[in-house]
Amino acid sequence: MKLSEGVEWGLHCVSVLAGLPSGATLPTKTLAEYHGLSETYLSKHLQALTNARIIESVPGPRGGYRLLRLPEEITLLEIVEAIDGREPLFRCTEIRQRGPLACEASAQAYRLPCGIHVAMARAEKAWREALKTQTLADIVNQYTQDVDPQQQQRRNQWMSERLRSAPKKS
Amino acid sequence: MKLSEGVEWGLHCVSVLAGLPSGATLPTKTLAEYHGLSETYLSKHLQALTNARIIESVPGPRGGYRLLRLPEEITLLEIVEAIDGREPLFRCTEIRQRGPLACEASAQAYRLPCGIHVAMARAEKAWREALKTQTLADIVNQYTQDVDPQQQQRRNQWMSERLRSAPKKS
DNA sequence: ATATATTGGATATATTTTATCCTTGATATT
DNA sequence: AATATCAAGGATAAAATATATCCAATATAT
Ligand code: FES
Ligand code: FES
Repeated sequence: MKLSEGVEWGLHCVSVLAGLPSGATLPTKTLAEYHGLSETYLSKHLQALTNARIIESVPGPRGGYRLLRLPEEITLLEIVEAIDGREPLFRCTEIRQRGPLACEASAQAYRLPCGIHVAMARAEKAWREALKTQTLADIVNQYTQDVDPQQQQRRNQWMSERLRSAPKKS
Repeated sequence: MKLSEGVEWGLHCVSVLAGLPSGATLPTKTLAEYHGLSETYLSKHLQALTNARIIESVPGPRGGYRLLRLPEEITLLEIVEAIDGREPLFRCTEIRQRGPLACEASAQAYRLPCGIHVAMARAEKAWREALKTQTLADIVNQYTQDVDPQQQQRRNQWMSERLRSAPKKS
């Protein structure tokens, strides 16, 4: 019962991208180096975020990734689902239908959903709702507050040395 | 990102045990047969529920398992955590501390929790709360309603043929 | 042309989940 | 006392996922 480690990677990467000037991009290499991550594997997660239309890729020299939408319009749920998938946490395999008694003449009863399944789904909905009501903007606010001024300046310079500018796509 | 399949097994088993007369037990074999599950593997999950003090084991002939507490006093969260563990869904590996910039002189800043970590923990708390506020009694009510009368009677007879009585422990 | 990027498929490795087996100890029954 | 039935728990084994790398293909600024 756990989310893939890539979720933490993805959340941190989009947070960094959210702090960039409009239109600017960062390549995989920079994002991986900044967080101390495997470049090739991070690339997979960035692809997933691209397919989910959360970030956008700019190929070629001076290319990289940038946000496709405003941080206010990107929910944490989208990011989590892009990387970790959309399958439910709780997997109901309908074991109520598997016993020696179940099979016969009770198809009728099984049109009603299993009470256990319903209860677990209720909790899962609460989780998804909580992720849906927090946006990337909410996180970035806290994210940049944490750092002390000196550290933040060093970070900004490090970033600006690696920044790319690229024209907006169609 | 998914819970172990054993969670569904455990929830269904304790629901069955909750419907038994006071003091009565069912052996692993019967629980496995009723749900169409592997007996040896189900045994592992029942052990976990025993260690979590949700159910109780009675060794020896005519032994088996029974609830250790009233269904009203057993939350779904307890059952889920007994089988699937208590580790958080989201694993923060502190990647913010791993980059080339992070290591130096910023230990101060890292005493504050990471904003991403906090946001994910908030959603997780919503999930746990939703599981905590639903008890086994809530489920059993729905569980037994689903079955039509004829089916329910067949089920009751099947169970009563396999029921065990055993004295309460100290 | 060339160098820098992403894309996506193929593949390898590590870890976790699922499952079985077997020995030990407890306890009703005979 | 002997026997049969049951859970407990350790040691593996097998299967499924998660993690990670590599490479050929494509796009594009210079
Ligand atoms: S049958 Fe799947 S949760 Fe009840
Ligand atoms: S460092 Fe782990 S979530 Fe930010």
